[in-house]
Amino acid sequence: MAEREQDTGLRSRLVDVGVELVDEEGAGALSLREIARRAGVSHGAPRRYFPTHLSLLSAIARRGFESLAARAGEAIAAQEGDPRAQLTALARSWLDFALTNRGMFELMFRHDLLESNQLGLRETSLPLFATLVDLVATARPESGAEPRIVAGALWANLHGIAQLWGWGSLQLAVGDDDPEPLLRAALDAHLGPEAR
Amino acid sequence: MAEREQDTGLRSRLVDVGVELVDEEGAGALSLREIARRAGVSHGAPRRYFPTHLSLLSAIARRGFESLAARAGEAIAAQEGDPRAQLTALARSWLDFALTNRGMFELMFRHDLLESNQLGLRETSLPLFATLVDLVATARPESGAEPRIVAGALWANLHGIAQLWGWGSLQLAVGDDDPEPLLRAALDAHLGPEAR
DNA sequence: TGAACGCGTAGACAGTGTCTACGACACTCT
DNA sequence: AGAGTGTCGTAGACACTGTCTACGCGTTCA
Repeated sequence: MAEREQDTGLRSRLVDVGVELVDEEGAGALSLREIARRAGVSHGAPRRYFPTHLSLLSAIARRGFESLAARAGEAIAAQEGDPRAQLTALARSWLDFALTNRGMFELMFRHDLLESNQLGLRETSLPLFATLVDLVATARPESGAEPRIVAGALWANLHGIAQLWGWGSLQLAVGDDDPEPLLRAALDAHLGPEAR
Repeated sequence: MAEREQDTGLRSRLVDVGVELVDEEGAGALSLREIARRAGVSHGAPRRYFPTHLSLLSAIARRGFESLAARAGEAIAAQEGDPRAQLTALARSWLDFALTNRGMFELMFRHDLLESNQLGLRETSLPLFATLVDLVATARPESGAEPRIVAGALWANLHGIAQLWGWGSLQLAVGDDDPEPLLRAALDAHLGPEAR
């Protein structure tokens, strides 16, 4: 009588339910009690594994960071050897993630809902940022600018596009269809126009 | 016996209190009942002027947008005649606002807390964005890129830097001291290196 | 067999946003 | 002048939230 796929322990089931829920209903729907309800347990049960609401939300968000890091890694690996193409792929996968998993993306950067505010930034974002710095350094070796600075600015640009596009603040600038021109503009700006 | 400066009506007093509160305690402290408490009225009183919690928060956020637009306008006006310097001033005032009024900045871009999600974007951001497009167009007339696209990308970059720096995600890239290099990098990237 | 313990239940508590009925007050109209 | 009519704020209820606590049920170990 396996109603749910498998009882892999309540801890991970709560996180699973949270991931489902945030996709369906957004970050605002992630109440402790609603998650417990959907997991089929009482409202006090999560407390055994997650001492506070924030810790549960943080565990859910960590799934998002892992997923994003995985996608970005694949995108980079698929363009092996061409740093510029790798950067483009990284940017595209980031933006794609933000627009596809809106609820999760919202949660991941709602620092008031996450604890210690460096659960994913220090663990998954930091190596990702390091590879970004490397790619920037090799993609434009001639430039005198520090790769760390360029990478940081590009990172922020990417994030800003994802965020603003996600809630419709940039559509009036570009037209409603496609954020791709913005993405290309950002890459060209920070990396120099594409060599062809 | 004027305990508070002047009774200019409860409506505006609620917004005043909200602006104070968000500066002191952050966006999370802006509960309807706490605002009413600080204004010295019962928890049901705000409902006469703001039908919902979101509408009150939106009125508070509007103050922030007005303030930001005013600062940006002054910054631009102070550099009359030099588009590039105007853009730099605009960018600096934006970042400065975000880092000085952290609570307000947080509220202004918490779209889940604001109603109709275009209270300030359509009313104050849109003309500001229009002038940004103009400045970009005149600051780099030689470039073939569409000014709307460049302005949108720069806008997003600015916002991303403000956001990420605000919660400490970029300090590891640049060092803890100053976001200025990031800002200069973004401007140089989107507008071309500064002519000197 | 009996004790200990992991694990989830259930109720309480303070806090929230929203809704409703109710008063105090001022102002107008005949 | 007196009655009626609005405006404006109060106060209580309701459902919901996160956290805390005491309580059981079941298994496991000695």
